[in-house]
Amino acid sequence: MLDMKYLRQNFTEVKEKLKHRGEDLSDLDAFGDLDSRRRELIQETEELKARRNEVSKEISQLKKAKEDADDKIKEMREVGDRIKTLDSELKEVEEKLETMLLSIPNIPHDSVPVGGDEDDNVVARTWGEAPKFAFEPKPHWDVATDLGLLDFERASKVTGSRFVFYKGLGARLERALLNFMMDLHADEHGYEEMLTPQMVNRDAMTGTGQLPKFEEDAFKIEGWEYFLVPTAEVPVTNYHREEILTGDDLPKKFAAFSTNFRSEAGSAGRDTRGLIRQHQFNKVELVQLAKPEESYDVLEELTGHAEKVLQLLELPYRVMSMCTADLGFTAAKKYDIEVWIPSQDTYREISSCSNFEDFQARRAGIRFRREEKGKPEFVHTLNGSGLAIGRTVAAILENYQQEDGSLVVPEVLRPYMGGKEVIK
RNA sequence: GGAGAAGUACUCAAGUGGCUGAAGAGGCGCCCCUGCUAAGGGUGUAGGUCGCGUAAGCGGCGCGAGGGUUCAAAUCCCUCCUUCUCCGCCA
Repeated sequence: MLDMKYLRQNFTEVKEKLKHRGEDLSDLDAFGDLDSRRRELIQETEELKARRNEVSKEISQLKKAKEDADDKIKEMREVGDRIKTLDSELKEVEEKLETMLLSIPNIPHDSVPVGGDEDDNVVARTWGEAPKFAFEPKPHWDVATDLGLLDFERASKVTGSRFVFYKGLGARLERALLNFMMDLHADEHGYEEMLTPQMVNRDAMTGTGQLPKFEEDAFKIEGWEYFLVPTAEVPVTNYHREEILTGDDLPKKFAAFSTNFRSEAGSAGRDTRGLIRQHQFNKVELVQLAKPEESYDVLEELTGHAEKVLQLLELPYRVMSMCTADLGFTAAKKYDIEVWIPSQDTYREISSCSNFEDFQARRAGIRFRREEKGKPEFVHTLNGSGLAIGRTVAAILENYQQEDGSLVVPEVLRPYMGGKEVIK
């Protein structure tokens, strides 16, 4: 959510910057009128309320002195009615403003490349070299099914499409990755480990920006105002919702494993096979709450933490700086980390690291004080996958497959796999 | 699921319609006392948010949340949420 005052004072400039996102901004035009009407109404009701408070005191004096107060009471009855009318109009105007503000995307940071679509994303760096195969590399679902590690068919029997069973060493591999990633972030990178509720309420979803605009992407629990988490970002970021933190405690660094649920409403027909696009997948998420002046350094740091996972797994990747059109709704700046997928001869997203600046913090009311008596300021929130585990399994299956159909276990995972070096 | 109780400021807590933005205590700040520490005495301290204003400041809101009654609500009424206790059920 943007700051109303900032929007008021920099309306044209903001609108200009939002244009680069390529979103429909026609809603925005009503802002000026609603904003000034709101302030008119506030001034008028507050004047009346001040008057009412004053006269009420007089009435109380008169009553105590056993004098007649009927005239004043009658006058105040009218004032009260007027207040009620104005207040209800005010409420209406504020609801409209709120709805509008909640559906305006974040302003891109100046360092974000301006672009019209994903082709304008910029390669920030690449790491590692694509493995050379003396044979035609199989897609990961074939590698996995041939080795009995994954079972997509039975998952569609038991649930439906875009679900999967992990079996045997396949399940073990997923669990090994989870532990490897969490250990790395908790022990080496200084994150506090967290396990969160896997359902969240509407306020939490609104706080991080999944709602109100993207409700169709979420799974909602029938009969409840609860949603299955689409990412641990939601519970973790909202952990300090409506709180004022101490500046000295920042940055707060949390690493959370969760199972994520996404309807993939807009992705029908895309990545229908394999682990890339499932309704349910596991992910380790990194979240930081930082001071505004530090947040862009934190973004680099956090992205580095996600990259470290791939480096240790020796999986080739590249980091893309997302252009204005590909930032998503909430980010001011975003890096996607893309891992090499040999069978597709391309890089695929495995992590997304964003700085939201105060966009989420304003929605969720997460603030901090620099000094004990200081004025509360909004924190900056950041997060990034560290990493999406299902996609990491896919990348390992693809990059570590052998000509004989077996799978070499990445060295760092072997301690987590009971010493296993090869799966065959 | 059934039966009860409670939610007030950083914390504990008083408060059944106007004199309560809120007693009291703790905490915290300052001062005194004490060689230092502990203990003691004095005194001060109320957040947050919105509007107007260059500012000082003025005003509105605010006692779990949202409605309502009233000239006036922490206080009365309704709905909801959360916590606790007992019973039942249960991984």
